[in-house]
Order: sequence, then structure tokens, then C-alpha cells
Amino acid sequence: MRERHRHNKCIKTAIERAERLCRDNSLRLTPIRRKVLEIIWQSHKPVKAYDILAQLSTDEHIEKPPTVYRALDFLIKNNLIHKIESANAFIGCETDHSMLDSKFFVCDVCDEVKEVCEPKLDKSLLAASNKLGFIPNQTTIEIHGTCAKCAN
Amino acid sequence: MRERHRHNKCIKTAIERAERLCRDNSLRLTPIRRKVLEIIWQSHKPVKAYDILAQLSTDEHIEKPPTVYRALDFLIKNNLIHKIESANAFIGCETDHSMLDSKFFVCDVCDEVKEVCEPKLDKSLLAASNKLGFIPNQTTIEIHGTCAKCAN
DNA sequence: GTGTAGAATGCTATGTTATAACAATTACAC
DNA sequence: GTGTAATTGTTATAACATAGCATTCTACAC
Repeated sequence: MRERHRHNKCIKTAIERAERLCRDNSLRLTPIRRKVLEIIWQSHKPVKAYDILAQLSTDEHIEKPPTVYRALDFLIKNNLIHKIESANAFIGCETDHSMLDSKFFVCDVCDEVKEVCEPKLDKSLLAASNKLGFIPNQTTIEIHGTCAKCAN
Repeated sequence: MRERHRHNKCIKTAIERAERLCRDNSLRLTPIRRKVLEIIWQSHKPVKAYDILAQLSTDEHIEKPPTVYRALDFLIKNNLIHKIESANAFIGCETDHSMLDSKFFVCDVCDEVKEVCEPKLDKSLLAASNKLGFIPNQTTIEIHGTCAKCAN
């Protein structure tokens, strides 16, 4: 059996990064936002908004959908999480995105997602954009398949 | 004012292609499926499922969501349309996909979508997949931005 | 042409995902 | 401590999608 990575470290790192980012930019990592970020970081699998809501309902008092979606909006806007569009779910992000785009490799067996960052934009996308005269703004690149672990 | 392209031609071509594909593969382009395909092809913008439903309700008798979603499933499965995940909407496809992947350039000003097909998979995606030992199956590549027309 | 199996559609209900609109509270700058 | 903006609470509803089962249609074997 494979050694599991020390996942607590991921959570800790993510929260620390969020704290730093907020401090440096005069943003507020409120208790709700922090808690939502922690819940998302409990795995490397995309987490659904209503699952976050359920966990908030038990752990904290009761929470309503807008509370969760507002926290998600904040975290997305500041690149602390990403939405996986093809799964309607959210996943933690650990890299600075000022000059980077992401590709997400989504395993359909174990659901884990691996984020790969590359300089904006990828050459072939840039070539295609130029050819069309298209001015790119935001990319959604999600590759579904089978991860190395699940493929054996 | 720009010359509008002869859009009726797009619809006609798309329907003919669908007819041919179904004939060649013993599939049935039933009236509902054909009508849904026609509705989607009325523009080069992604069309929402419930907008299709509304149009079916007036043009034909009344239709229920499952009717529409089943037609959409059929059309997607046979590569006659694609779903734009980041918009929860559907757009016509005019190319054979047996050896191709698509990238979608979505204009956030006019909503038009341009599909660009390339051999499976794009080199940089293939490189990233190999590096991870990931076996890719299906891609979702959607670039939001501003199209040439809207950028002037 | 009749029977039959499988495909397609009809139908009811419900599940899932997300936001609008406005009120109450909190944080913070001065 | 007062004013202002940001955040959160609350209610309601909009938007997107599917489960499950009944009925009808189509193709084909005989």
C-alpha cells in the first residue's frame, strides 16, 4: 500500500498562504472564509458547494447557501481556490497565478485533481488565439482521465 | 456594418451532416433530436437547455426537461453538439472528432463561440500528461475573452 | 401481418446548483 | 463614538439536471 502524503501539511500551508496573501493585500480572511478553505483542503478532490454547506451546518451553526457561495467567490477571486467547471466543484490552489494559467488533470477513478501551472498562455493556445484575433482573458482547461496511481 | 454570414447554410449543413452520420451508423435522428439540433444551430452562441425547452414548448406541443436533456445526450454522444461547461450551455459542432480535440474560444462580449479542432492531444497537454503518468480521456478547453469582431 | 424486443418518448416528481434582494451586524478609519 | 463600507443573515426563488416508471414507436424475425 502506498504511503499517504502528510495531508495536514497541505492544509496548513494553504491556510498560511491565505493569511499572508490577505495580510499583504488588506483582505479579510474571516472565520467563514477560513473554514471554507479548510474544508476544501481536506482532500485533493473537488468539493461541492452543498457538501461544504453541510459541513458548516454541523460544525458551526446553520448556514445558508449564499454564505457558502460568497466565501467561494472571495476565495476564487483571490486565487485561493479554483472551480472545476466540468464537476461543479471547488479545489484548493497553492500557486501564485499572476503570470500563470492552470490545467487540471481530473482522475475519474479516484476523483483526485492535479493542478499543473504554466506561463500564460500555453504556446498552442496563444497561436490559436492570434490566428483568430481573439484576446484571451481566462482559461478553463480540464483533462479527464485516469491518474498514474489508479492506472497502476 | 459587417456582412453577416449566411447562417442558414450552417444549419442546413449541420442537419445534413447529422442525417448522414445517423444513416451511416444506424442511429435515429428523430423529430425531437432534429428540432433540438436546429434550435442549437440558430446561432453560434451556446444555447441553454431551458431555452431550448421554451422554444419546443411553443413550436411543438409541450415538452418536459427530460425530453430535452435526452436529445442533448444523444447529440453530445454522437459529437453533433458540445457542452460548454463554463456556460452550462450547448453549441453545434461541425467536425468529425474521431482524431480531434476541440478548444472553444468564447467571446464574453457577444457570446459567440469559435471551435478550433486539433489532433488529439495538443503537444503541451500530452507532455504534461506523460510527466504525470496520466492517461487522458476527455478534454474541456474553454478560453474566455474578446473575439476579433468585438475587439474592433 | 403478428409478435416481440429494444429504443424513444411521456410524465411526475424531485434532486442539485446558484443567485437576487434586502436587513442586520461588524470592522475600521477618522 | 460616528459614519461608511464590507460582511453576514435571511427568505425566497431561479436555473440546471436526473430518477423512475408508464407508454408508444420502430425494426425485425417469424
